This record gives sequence, structure tokens and C-alpha cells, in this order.
Amino acid sequence: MVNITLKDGSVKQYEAGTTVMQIAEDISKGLAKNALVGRFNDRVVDLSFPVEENGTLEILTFESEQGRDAYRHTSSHVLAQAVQRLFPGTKLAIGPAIDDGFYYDFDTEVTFTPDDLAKIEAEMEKIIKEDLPLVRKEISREEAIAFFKEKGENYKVELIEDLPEDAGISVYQQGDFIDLCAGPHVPSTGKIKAFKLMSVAGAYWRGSEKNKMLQRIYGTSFAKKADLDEYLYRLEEAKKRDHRKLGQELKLFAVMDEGPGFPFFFPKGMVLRNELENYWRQIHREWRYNEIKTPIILNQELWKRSGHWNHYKENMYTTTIDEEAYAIKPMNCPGAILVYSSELHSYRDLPIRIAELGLVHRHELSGALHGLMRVRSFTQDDAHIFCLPEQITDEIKGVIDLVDSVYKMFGFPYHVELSTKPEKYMGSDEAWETATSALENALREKGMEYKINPGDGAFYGPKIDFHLQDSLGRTWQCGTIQLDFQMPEKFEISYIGEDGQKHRPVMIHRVVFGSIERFIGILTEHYAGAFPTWLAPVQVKVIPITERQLEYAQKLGEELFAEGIRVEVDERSEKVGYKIREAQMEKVPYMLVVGDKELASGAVALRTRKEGDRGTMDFDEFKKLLHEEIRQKK
RNA sequence: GCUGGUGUAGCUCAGUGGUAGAGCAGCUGAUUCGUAAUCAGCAGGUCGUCGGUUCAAAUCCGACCACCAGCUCCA
Repeated sequence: MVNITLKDGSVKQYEAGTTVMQIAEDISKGLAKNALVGRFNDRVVDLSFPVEENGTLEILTFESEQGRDAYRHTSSHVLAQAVQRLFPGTKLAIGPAIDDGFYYDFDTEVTFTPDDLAKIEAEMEKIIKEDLPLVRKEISREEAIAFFKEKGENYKVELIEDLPEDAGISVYQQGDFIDLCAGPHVPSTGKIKAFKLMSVAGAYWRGSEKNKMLQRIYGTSFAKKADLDEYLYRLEEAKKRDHRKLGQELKLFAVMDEGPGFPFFFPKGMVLRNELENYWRQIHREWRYNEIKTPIILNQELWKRSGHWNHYKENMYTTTIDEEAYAIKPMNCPGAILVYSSELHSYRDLPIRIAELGLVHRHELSGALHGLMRVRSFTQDDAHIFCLPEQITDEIKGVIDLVDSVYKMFGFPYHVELSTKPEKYMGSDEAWETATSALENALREKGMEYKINPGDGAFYGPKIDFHLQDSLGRTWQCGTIQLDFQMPEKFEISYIGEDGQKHRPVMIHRVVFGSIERFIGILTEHYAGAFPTWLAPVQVKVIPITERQLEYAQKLGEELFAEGIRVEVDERSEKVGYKIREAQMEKVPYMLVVGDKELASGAVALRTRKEGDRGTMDFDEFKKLLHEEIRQKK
């Protein structure tokens, strides 16, 4: 007999060899029905797993992450089986569960069309109806290699060959379909209740563009049809928040054919930019930064010296001036360094924090462009901190606080990554190690949670990245803090120490918004275009009911305008409903409806974007509320 | 850059080889109205670009450009 501790803390006795499924049935019928996999002593296992020793057991359903993963992983096997039935000879690569579903990568001469997806879905339905049990088998390495070689599954063979020597190898079989897989899986294909194939796309084998491009089919699956429908509905809703769509509808910004990746900002989009920049200048003043502006075009020699020419040339635009080679800046750091070295510095002056809203240009691959999120010219809200080695941690912690306070104000959820040494890098391994652990220490001292992003650092140093989410949950790097020992060396910058000798300062590159463009993209999706009043391109719309109140409406408008409010008066001879509908669709936070009553009493009828009709209010009182809300950036 | 898809009026979209369409927006006129669309009329398109097939191309073929999804890459 073995003692099994259940999730609620109770301990039950079972005969050794009792399966997880049997225990689930013993606990409750309902649980057994919803059970997908189990967690036995922190290991996620199949329901057919026999319990041979004492331990804790949790039955996992679709409600848990591991349950969902197993469910979707099984879904991907069903997909693979369907594809191989319909397109014999298709080779299988990998097919994992992902955040919102699953995918499988295939290698075949056939190009999958959207029609094929429908056929594959139909075949998957059949496989689900057949309710084939998934059977796990552990086999030896040699057996596995021989088996998959025999089937011509060379990707699987490659995967097995790359597994560590001591790794156990398992396969899962459902009907005549056998796939290399660590598992776990749900007990049978009939467990899949609701699924949908979403799209087909290319994906390089093992993520390297040097390898063959495979065809990846994306899908998702849910425990209930209603949940799938809800997921699809939410996707549709999220698409309405797409900043590219809202940017056009609200006349904020656009990217045009004439300049792929070079965004245009319209008057209303410029209001957002300018307000953000005002805010940015205010907080940078508070955090003791000085602002500079450096040129967009600088001599190529500078870029050779900085190492950009060596490491970043493919991304740089170049030009010739008076037969001399110049480059358009892809980063602001060399310019900032020139400013730093334009005078002598004492150790007493450090840290020196110089900020720059710097317009940079980078040649990004055409396929990578994406609205404002990924462009070829953008304004970094950059700053370079020159400091003593012993000031590094405090400076980094300061930047973390600054970034955190800004993201919190907007209510952005974010996550942090520590990006380490890339393949192409500058400087010594020791310097990289020192820099990386300095960043790590700062994060630890701040008690920040972070994940390591290996090999994703800048060529001159490791970095802390702050990632924000767009409406579809895709994450974009915005803030970043990069520690750099290389540029100071390259440019031989210095400060005069207590000893009267020259010493090398450390340089920290950092951005808070990241790029103004990307940040506006995120902001637009986050607020679904309904910007808080301090950012709203139009803050107040005055709506006279008839021409009789036009003069009064204009007077109110003038008064608000004089106080710095962004106000529009809707003078058209339309019905109130029409004007309100339009103001509402433009997402104007406040509407002042004025008719004969308001004209007589000198008041306004207030309507808010969020709450609708709020009744009459004294005009001065409204102005007070409005100014206060703008001041507080609520 | 790669794989697949898409490209028709300012916007959203219909139109599969035979004279380019709708709704919204725009303009003109009427309407003066109390919280999400008043009515009527008018105007608007080298069908992404270039080339080919055909008596005839938005429609078929090719190249290129741009966009969308994903991969790769990055703020």
C-alpha cells in the first residue's frame, strides 16, 4: 500500500500500482471526468501513470496550466496525425503547446492553403471521434533512432541524437500514429472537445534562418465549445483595439506606401507625442537629467570608432557629403559621448545624466515592420549616465524606479528580462561578467522578478529589458537599461579622480518609453483609443443644440481655449444625437451640451465619454474638475 | 530577408473575361432638433505598379511594390 497526500491535505491509502485515473475516480466522478493529467511529487504525469510510492498527488484539469498544456499538446498530435493521413510523406518537426494554443511544424512539398486547413480540421474531428487512446512507451535510444529513421522522420532522428545521453526516450501512440514525445498527454483523442486551426505560417527548423523553412500550422483548443467561442470573440475585440486601426480612425498617425516603416504623425497624434514629451521632460528634471540634442548624420569615422560599423552596419543608412562617408545614426550613444568629452569632468560631477529625445534610423527587415511598434525611424527617449564604478548599482536602481513609476502611472503590466552576451560582441568576457552581475544585483536588490534572455544583449553590453503587451498579448520591449564598459574605452573618455589622475567612467544607456512611437502604439491599444484627459487630442467638445446657442457655445469654447484646454465647438446644424455620437466615436472625454436652459442659466449639461449624461453643472465648477483631472494625469 | 495570404472611392466592403457598384465619410440645399446616425440631391475610382495572354482584363499569367499573420531580427 502507498500513502497518497491529496491537494486538500488528506491522506489516502491505495495499492501500489493504482493509476492516477483510478485515484481520480475514487475522489469524485466529476473530477475523473475532467481529469487530464496528474501531478505526482512535482512531476506532471499521464492519468495512466501507476503510483508506486508514497507521495502527493494533484489531479489536473483544463483549469490548470499543466492541464491545458497537455490538452493542447495532445491537440497538436491529433493535428499531426490528421496531416499525415491526408498528406502521406509529410515529415514532422516539433509540435508543442503554446500560450493560447498549439502548433505543429511540417516539412512537405505540398503548400497548405486555407482550404487545406478546413480539410485537416475535418480529419481531426474524425480522429477525435475515433477516441484513440494515447499510449506511452519508453524505448531505448537505438530503438528510437532506428524506428524514426525507418519512417524517414529525419527531424525526429536529429532531435533524439541531440538529447543528453542519460535522457529517457518515450513515444506516444494513438492508433497507427506514433510520435516522439516526452509527454504527458491526455488519455485519448476523444478528450479534445473544441478546437480550431488558426493559421499557417513559415517557421525555420530550430528557429535558424540557415535551416529549411517548414510550414507551421497554428491552432487552439478548449475544454468547452463556449470557451473557444469566447476566445475567438475576444480576439475579434482585441483587433478593434489595434493601434494601426485606431491610428487611422482617430487620425493620429499612419504609415504610408511612400515610406514603409517611416511613420507620419497627424495633428491629433502630435498632441499625444507632445504631451508625452512634456511629461518626460518633467520627470527627467525631477530625476536630475540634463537634455541635449545631437545630430542625425555623423561622420562614418565616428561609427567605426564606436564599433557600430563593425557590429551594426547592415542596419545603418549611409550617405555621402562632400565625398566623405557619413552615416545616419542608429543609436544616440556616440553623440552623447562627444558631448561628455567636450569638457573635462571631475569625479565630483559624477554621475552625469544626459538625456536626449533622439531620432534614430535603422534598416529593419521589411517583414519585421509592424505599425508603430516596429519601424525604421523612431525617437528614443534616451539617456546616458556617466558614473563611477561604485555608483553603478544606485544608478541602475534609480532607473528601475523611474521606469516602474512611469509604467505604473499608465497602468501597464510589464515583465523584466535580463539579456546576456550575444554571439557578436565587443570587449572582454570579464567585463561582460562584471556588467551582467551588476545588473543582476540591482534587480535582486530591488526584489524584481525577471527572466534571463540568453544572448540577447546589445553588442556593447548586457541589458535589463522592460516588456509591455499589445492588445493581442504580444510583448514589445520598451524600457531598457544597458551597462557599457566598451564605449568609454573606445572613446577614451575620462574624469579626474581625487588623485588628480584620469580615470575611466562607466556608461549606462537607458530608455524609459523605449521609443516614443512604440510607446504611443502600446498606449493606444492599452486605452483602446480612449486616452485619459491629459493626453486626449480633443479634451472637450461643446455641442450647441440649435443655432440659438451657437454664440454661447463659442464663448465657452474661447474660454476653455484660453485656459489651454483642447476644445472643439461643433457648429454644424445637426441634431444633438448625431453630434454626440460623433464625439463619442472620437472618444472625446467631455461633451458640453448647451441648449436654451444652459444659455439662460450660464451652465453646461455635462456628458462624459464613460458615464454618459451627467446633468447640468456650473461651468466654473466643470473647469475646476477638468483642470484638476488634467493636473493629476488621471 | 523567408513562408503563406491580401491589395477595387477618404473608410468598410461587393463585383471570376464583355460599359466599375453599395454603405459611411465629403460637397450643396432643406431641417433648428435635449444626449450614439434628419431628409434630398451632387460629386468621387489610371481596380497597388509595370509587363504579358486575349477581339476584350478589376477578373487569367509573370515581375515588382506595399500591407497582414508567422519565422528570423530588434526600441
